[in-house]
Amino acid sequence: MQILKDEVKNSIRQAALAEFKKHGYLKASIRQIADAAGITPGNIYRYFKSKDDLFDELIQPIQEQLTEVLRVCKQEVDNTLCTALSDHLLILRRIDASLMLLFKESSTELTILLNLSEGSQFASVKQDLITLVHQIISEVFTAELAPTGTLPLRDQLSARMIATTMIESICLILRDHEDGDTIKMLVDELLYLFCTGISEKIKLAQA
Amino acid sequence: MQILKDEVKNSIRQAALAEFKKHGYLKASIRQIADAAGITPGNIYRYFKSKDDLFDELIQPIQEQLTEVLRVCKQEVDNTLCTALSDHLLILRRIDASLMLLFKESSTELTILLNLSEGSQFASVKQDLITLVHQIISEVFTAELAPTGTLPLRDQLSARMIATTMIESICLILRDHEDGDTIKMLVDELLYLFCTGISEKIKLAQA
Amino acid sequence: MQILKDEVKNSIRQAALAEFKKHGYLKASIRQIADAAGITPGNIYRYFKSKDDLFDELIQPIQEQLTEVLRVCKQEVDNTLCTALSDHLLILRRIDASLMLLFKESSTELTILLNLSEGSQFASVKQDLITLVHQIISEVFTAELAPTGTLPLRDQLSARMIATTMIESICLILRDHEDGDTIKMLVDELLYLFCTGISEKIKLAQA
Amino acid sequence: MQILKDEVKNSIRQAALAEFKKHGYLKASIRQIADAAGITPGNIYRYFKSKDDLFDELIQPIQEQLTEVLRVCKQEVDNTLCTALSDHLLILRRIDASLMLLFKESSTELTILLNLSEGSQFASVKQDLITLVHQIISEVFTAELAPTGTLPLRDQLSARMIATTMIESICLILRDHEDGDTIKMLVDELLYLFCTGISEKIKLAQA
DNA sequence: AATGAATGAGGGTTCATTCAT
DNA sequence: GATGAATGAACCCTCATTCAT
Repeated sequence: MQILKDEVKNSIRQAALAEFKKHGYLKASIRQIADAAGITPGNIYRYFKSKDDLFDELIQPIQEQLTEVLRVCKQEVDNTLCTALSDHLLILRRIDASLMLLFKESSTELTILLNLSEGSQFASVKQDLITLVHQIISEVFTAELAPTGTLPLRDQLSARMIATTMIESICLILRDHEDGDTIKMLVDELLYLFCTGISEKIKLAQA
Repeated sequence: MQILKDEVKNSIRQAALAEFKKHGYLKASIRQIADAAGITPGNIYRYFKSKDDLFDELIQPIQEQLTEVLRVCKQEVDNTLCTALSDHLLILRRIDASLMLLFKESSTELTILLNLSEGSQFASVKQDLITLVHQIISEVFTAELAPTGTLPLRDQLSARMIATTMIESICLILRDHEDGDTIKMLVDELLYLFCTGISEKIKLAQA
Repeated sequence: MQILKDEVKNSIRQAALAEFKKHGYLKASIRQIADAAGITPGNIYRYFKSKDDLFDELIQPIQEQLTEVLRVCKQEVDNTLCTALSDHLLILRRIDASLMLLFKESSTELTILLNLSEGSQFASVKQDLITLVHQIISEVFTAELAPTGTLPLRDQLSARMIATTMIESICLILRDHEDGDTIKMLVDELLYLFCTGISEKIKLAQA
Repeated sequence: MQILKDEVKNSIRQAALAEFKKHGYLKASIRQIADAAGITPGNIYRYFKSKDDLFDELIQPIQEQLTEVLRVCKQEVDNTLCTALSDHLLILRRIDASLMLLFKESSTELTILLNLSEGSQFASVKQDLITLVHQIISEVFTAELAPTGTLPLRDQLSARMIATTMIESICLILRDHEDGDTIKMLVDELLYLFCTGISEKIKLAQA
């Protein structure tokens, strides 16, 4: 019953993915992964140097894609002179669209990366995402509320909170749902809710 | 070097609070707590019967207060005939106000209770909170969007998502901030954002 | 040096049996068992779920046999109308014979079950045995010494003492000897001694 | 609230005696003894070097008395030319009487010494007692059953078993009863039972 | 003389990782 | 390649003993 190396490696990846999704990085058990893959624990170490290594090999690609998306978005935000509110919301939409794209390709990996990577080297990825969104929202706020000066502390904090909340909310939707259409619908609704709220807030402040 | 008992107990509580906040209940290590408190692991057991007991003694009081708040709110939701949108938002405000009150007294404990209690007896508290808010939002949606029939699946999911997001967002604010006034401000802003969004959504749907 | 699984399991059982016999259930040390078995403590848990599980797997079978014997004997004692002295002595002989049978198969286990199981789920087995024998002897005494009334307190105590002594004596023989024939001989002698003594006591009392 | 040294030492002794009787040497807890004595654990070590030392100081005196009794009895057995059955039974009675005497003075200590000293230096005392009784019974058997030759192995074993059983039975009576008169009655009955049995056995063998 | 907080070695147990087969 | 038994460090916890006060 000889199994080709790639088949085995694949079955390990699959089993590991399921285990990481179920228990998160820290509580995932190598033994359970081996069992689910139909092999022995020791054999995993012929394919992966360590639990960390296995996790990395599964999650790294999507983390890289996400990082790349973030990099591009950040560049746009940094380099483009976008003062109009709609421009910024566009960028938010683009971030959202990118996440949706990644999700369609690798929903499990993305969920793990964003929600279940505590204790691994990717624990900070979510924060990077938040930082980016924060930057965008800060600019929106500055442009609209303090075009010539400094954003009041209150609004700075508010921007940060909204950024955190938006990203975490998307993560929660990913955590709680599997169906792509449902997720898209809920994220749309969420973004609508946030954008409406933000617009109203700005209107109110400008009044 | 002999230290007074209360000092030691206090330093254990402090160290434990930090450790629980850093690693959560399950991954918190008694040895690390002991190290941080400047004593040996065994000595902790002169002050607390077990890891569980230590956690409970730190978190129980605030959990009890929170449970009491939930109980009262649930009673109101169940018993009162409140069909007006404003009634429901009032209840949301009350929940918020209660949380703020608890927070002012014990921010770290509340964070641990809501975000880091996995594996302990308090693991379900956040979910209870979400369930309550979900119930309220569902009633608002039903009253406004489908007063005579059943809420569409789409709006059911939406209500659940919003409930989850609201509570988790408040938890995030608690996690990220220590100053009471800042927290109050941010939560107010968040609730305003959500309520505005919800109102607009309803208006849109009714149009 | 890789050893076959069964060999290791066997060596654990052997080491555990020796350790339990030497120190009893409570004071037996997993680390010592591991040392004696030539392995590490953690490895024991590949073969047995817990100290309890290890003890049970060693002792349970013989406990079940013993319990079954007790059950049958108790039924006979309860249901049969046996007023003759000889009937009762017959039952004692039967209990004895059953114990001998069990012993031939598993002397060490029986010793542990009866003498060294404090703290385990089997702690009460010896007392059950004593209670059964006590019941029988009480009936003999009542039938012979107070056929129409109540047995004097003195004889009640005496019956209890003799029951305890008989069972404990058998346990001692089991503890001190390994050879089946020797044990059978000694128990026979012991029962003869007790039965003779009891008969004489009764004759004396009736005179 | 200065307490005289002797009072404290006394209260420790009293508390320790109760604890040792309740849990035996091994499982007795220094902390519980301290609590029961109304002092702190550390203070015990001003009066006793160790748990062992405390146990020794309580049990040693009675162990010495017992040893002395044994020594004298052994001398009699060794030096006296006693061929008659009755002489030997007399010695058995004397051993019994000595034990009873010791018991009347220090029932708790004797019970502990004989039944609850596992793990201490006195664990073997009971065996010494058994050895002495064994010697006596062996001589009786030899004199009666093989006056000119060697006692058959069967009877040697039998003698040992009877010796063991007699002593352990007395220990059981001490363990189960507190009232001096009851104990005396039961031991008498036991000795009568044994002696009758032994006599009958000899008669039977000689027939 | 007394305290009682603190220690440290040991208890049972788990699990990622290694390695002889 | 693959096995899976074995390891070793870590987990929470207990308790006789010590020692600064």
